[in-house]
Amino acid sequence: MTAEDTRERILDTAERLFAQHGIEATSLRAITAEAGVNLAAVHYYFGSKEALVRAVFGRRLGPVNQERMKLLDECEARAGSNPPSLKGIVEALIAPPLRLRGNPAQGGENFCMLMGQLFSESSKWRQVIFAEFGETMSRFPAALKRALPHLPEKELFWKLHFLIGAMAHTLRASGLLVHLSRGQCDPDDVEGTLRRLTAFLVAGLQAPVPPDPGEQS
Amino acid sequence: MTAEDTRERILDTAERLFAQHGIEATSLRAITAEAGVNLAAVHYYFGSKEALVRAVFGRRLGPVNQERMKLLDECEARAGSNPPSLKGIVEALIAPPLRLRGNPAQGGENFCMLMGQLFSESSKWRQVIFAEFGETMSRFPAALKRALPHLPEKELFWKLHFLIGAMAHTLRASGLLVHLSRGQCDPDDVEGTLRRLTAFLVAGLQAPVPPDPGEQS
DNA sequence: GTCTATAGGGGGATAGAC
DNA sequence: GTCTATCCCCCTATAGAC
Repeated sequence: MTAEDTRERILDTAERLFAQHGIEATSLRAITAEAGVNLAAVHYYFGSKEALVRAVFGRRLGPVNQERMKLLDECEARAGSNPPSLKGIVEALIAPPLRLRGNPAQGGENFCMLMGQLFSESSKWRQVIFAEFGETMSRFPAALKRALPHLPEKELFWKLHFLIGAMAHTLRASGLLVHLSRGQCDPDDVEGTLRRLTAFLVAGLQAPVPPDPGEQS
Repeated sequence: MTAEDTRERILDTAERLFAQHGIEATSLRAITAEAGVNLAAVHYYFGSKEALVRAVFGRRLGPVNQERMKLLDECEARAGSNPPSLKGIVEALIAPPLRLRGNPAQGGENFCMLMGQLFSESSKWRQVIFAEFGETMSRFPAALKRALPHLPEKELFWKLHFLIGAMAHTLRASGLLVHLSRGQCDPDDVEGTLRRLTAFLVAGLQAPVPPDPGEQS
């Protein structure tokens, strides 16, 4: 087993166990035992658990976010000087992490679930992970604003918040859906999931915001 | 300090710390230190950490789920023999946990956040908590089925899944929304949150499911 | 590069004095 | 009912042999 192998085995096993049990609940001992490497190897290659977490996310997050930017660019180019399509924006945000599920070579469903758990981790780990994101995420509120020019910015953030919740839950809790539907729904049908979730979210984004009954308008 | 006080202080403090840091990450030592009681008191009153978790949820979940059933009953009674309104069903599911936020006497925003974290806890704790739910949750798929009679059951479960994700994220991650919107959105406006989330979700539920382009129809 | 051994801290749980 | 003291476990991290 080469040194590269050891490093990769640690990353792959950590990714899987983090996804299955959460970061806090996964010990370095559990990772090294499953990977078949020595406990001290983690510290030799990464230095600390926090650095390992950064490495696990750093390895996959770049490609996912680059793909998001590429899809968003294409969507905006298609629109020209018109507002970009909501469907295109939503797909640019959702499709790249969701498609990891059908792609074992790039982390498969493990990193997909891990991304969905992002908002569930304790604030300490969330901060560590958000730092790996860069400024990618600021482009989506801007694009949504162009697609929904008449919607007040405040309402746009509410809608984006609901969207993020549905996306994260879909990435994270596929097992729950199978259980809930008694096997009728198949989360491994990635394009079917994307089609349904996009339609649901675009409708939500387009829905008029009901006025506050307590306010004069 | 009476015995009742000690018990309640442990429950209140555990509820708050579980909500802030997650169940796994909260130690009995942290709870007893903040509550100003002795570590051994937890074992005297509850017996174990798992029993304490059950007690924390058992105390509030009953009233929340009873309120859900009451709202659902009213919604179905209003409809008579017609299909119940989607808005009524969605509100029956979402309003009771969300309104805890404005009700400090019944656990305030702590238990509200705790309910939103339900799907984020490790499977061990999720099982412990789900056992406290009883059969309450099976009535909602049935009501949705009556409200959307032409939608295949499989599609209904997908939509319910997306709905649950948006609801849980809204209950859990209010801090993130404030940060994201730079203070423009106010999660303490409970009725405003309910109004926006309901409108978003009803639109998503009503959205036609796009056909699979690979299938003959 | 890989191992053993251990430091040093925290966790849940319990016994037994008061 | 409430406390102290303690058992025994697992954790991250590191030192040092090989």
